[in-house]
Amino acid sequence: MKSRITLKELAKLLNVSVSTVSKALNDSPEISPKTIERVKELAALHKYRPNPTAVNLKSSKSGTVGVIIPNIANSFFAKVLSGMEAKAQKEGLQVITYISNEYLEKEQHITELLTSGYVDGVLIAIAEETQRKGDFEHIRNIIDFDIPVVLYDRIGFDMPVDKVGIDDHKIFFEATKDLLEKGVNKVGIATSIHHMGVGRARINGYREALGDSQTFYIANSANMESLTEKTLKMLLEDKVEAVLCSDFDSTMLTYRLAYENGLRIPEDVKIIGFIRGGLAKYLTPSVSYVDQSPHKIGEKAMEVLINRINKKDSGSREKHIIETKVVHLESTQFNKSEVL
Amino acid sequence: MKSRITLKELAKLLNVSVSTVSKALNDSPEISPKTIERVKELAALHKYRPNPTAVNLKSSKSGTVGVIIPNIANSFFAKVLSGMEAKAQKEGLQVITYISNEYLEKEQHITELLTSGYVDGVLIAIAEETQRKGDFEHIRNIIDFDIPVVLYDRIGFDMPVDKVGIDDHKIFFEATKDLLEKGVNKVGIATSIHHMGVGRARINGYREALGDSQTFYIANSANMESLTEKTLKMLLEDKVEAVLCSDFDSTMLTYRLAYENGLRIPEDVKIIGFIRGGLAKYLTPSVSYVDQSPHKIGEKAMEVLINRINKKDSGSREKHIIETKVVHLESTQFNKSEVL
DNA sequence: CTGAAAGCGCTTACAG
DNA sequence: CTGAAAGCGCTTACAG
Repeated sequence: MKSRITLKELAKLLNVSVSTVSKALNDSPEISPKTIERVKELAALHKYRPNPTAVNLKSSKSGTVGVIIPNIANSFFAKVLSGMEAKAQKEGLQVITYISNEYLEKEQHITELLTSGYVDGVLIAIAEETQRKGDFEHIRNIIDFDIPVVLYDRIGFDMPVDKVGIDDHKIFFEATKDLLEKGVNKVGIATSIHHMGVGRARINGYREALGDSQTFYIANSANMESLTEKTLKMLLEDKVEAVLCSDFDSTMLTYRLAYENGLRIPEDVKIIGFIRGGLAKYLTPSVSYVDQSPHKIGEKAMEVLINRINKKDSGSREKHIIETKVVHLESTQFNKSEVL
Repeated sequence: MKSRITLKELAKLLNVSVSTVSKALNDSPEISPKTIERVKELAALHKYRPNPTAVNLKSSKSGTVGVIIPNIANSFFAKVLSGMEAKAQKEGLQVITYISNEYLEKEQHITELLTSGYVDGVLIAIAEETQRKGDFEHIRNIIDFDIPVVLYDRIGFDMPVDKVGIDDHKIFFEATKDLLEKGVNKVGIATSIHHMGVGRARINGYREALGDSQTFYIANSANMESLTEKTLKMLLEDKVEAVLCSDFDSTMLTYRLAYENGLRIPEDVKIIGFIRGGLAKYLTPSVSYVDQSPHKIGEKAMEVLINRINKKDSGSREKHIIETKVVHLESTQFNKSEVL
């Protein structure tokens, strides 16, 4: 690498001390305007850039934050990341991205790195396997190191950290209530994430909305074959009139199975899914979806983390809930089926 | 932050010098086995971790690479990133993610940071606006700084750097040829990225396959309304029998417009698109797509970058083409329409 | 086998 | 207003 010019070299060229150069570049009032000008001119000429590593070492900061992403192929997380990055860029922070692929072991490896001091703070959405096995030791370890941690999206865990996410329970509670009020009697759920915190919360919202008097229809499996089987049963035997889908796969699978079996959407079955609007509108028919504002979740999570980094004092941990709403498209249209 | 224990503190506790501790931890043959054991024991007890910033300062390395992503919501880039991250993690490198959102100004800002020495190397897919305006000064600047650069995916630029991507021309050339051979006469293209390098290459592949004797049907616009209009004309007036779509939006738009206008896929019109397999298979009908192996592109790009970082010598720049293939699903099925 | 010293590139009290 | 010195936390020739 073409070695960058250093303060020392600049100082030699100017026949002043390193301290003077440093102060001049930082507009110290200790230095005469003339000198400041001379120094800056030469610095600009040589395209001087302070070495961030050296600055970080002095200040005991890394100027970076770490983000653990369970699954970047999920566009939700991709957009969350973009929100985080946007906020970080405004604050002059670098974002180091780590992908756990939903694996505990990978997550542990990542937290190992994190505690080595690469970052000033960490944003985490806990991996699926970690949740399933209930092994949070490595997460607590990071907290014990007094590295500020913010949990985002997957926030249903009892840990002394800030949290930013959505109200998963409320979304499906209200979506179910809404369908019932509109006269839909048999509402079902398709989910491949029932064993995860957010999945459970969504299912519980549905359950609570139905109450004890009603029958629950729940197709749940992380295995696609098994989920297919259960969803088919729900659609064809139970003949549910609407399906709430808790994630991308269950949404698309339900949509596809209806098609394969000649069920018309929304006439025969209505669908509300968890997919992004940019996809939902193109589907045939378009699919109603929960708008989670992932970008906003990312921005907020980063904001909360930055605040925590800057003022270590402020005691109590906060939980921030980002508002969501169901966007109704063709798959929940009623005029077509009012006469059911 | 609970201050981590340092070499100095460890040395004091052990009544040895800092040098000895450092060497012991690094298994130097200079140090006696006994001492090594003592040192490591205490280090483990106190969970000592070397401060990466200090190590980096000594070694004049940052241990990080930067990735500029034009649009993370595009699952292609999300998967490329996952490939890069996987490779980097194996090599013990951190990945700093920067998102340009296809904007020149943001990209310039990012390259500004990059030349400040945050990273040992950079992976870039050049933003749409940058391509449109043809302003590559900031990219060249980064190269001038002797920071290793690898261009990924968007590689049709004349720069002295390594490149990793796919053969955009060939894909559409062969896809078109294939359709012609199967008896499809009117093949059209829908594209919202015709002004970008990869878009142009794909279109040219199509053109070349058709040759001068045939009529070109090209619906091209970055504006969705205008693209809708042009695609509709192509579908309804020109009555093309197949559409090659060069990107996510044109694929989904064509698919949706066929549906809205009662055109059956594949009987009335066939579609080959650029979307990911995880989505394509769920569509109704499923949509044939170009499998770009984004994960592999990411891995390869990172590998090439790492090689370049490690041996600055090796002269000539390389261009790596990742193999692609068209995955045929329902939208190009022929048995249904053989009798056309 | 162990340790003192120099140095990576900066910043910042402190002295002059 | 300028500069010498110490120090951030390491590593590594060099001396002993």
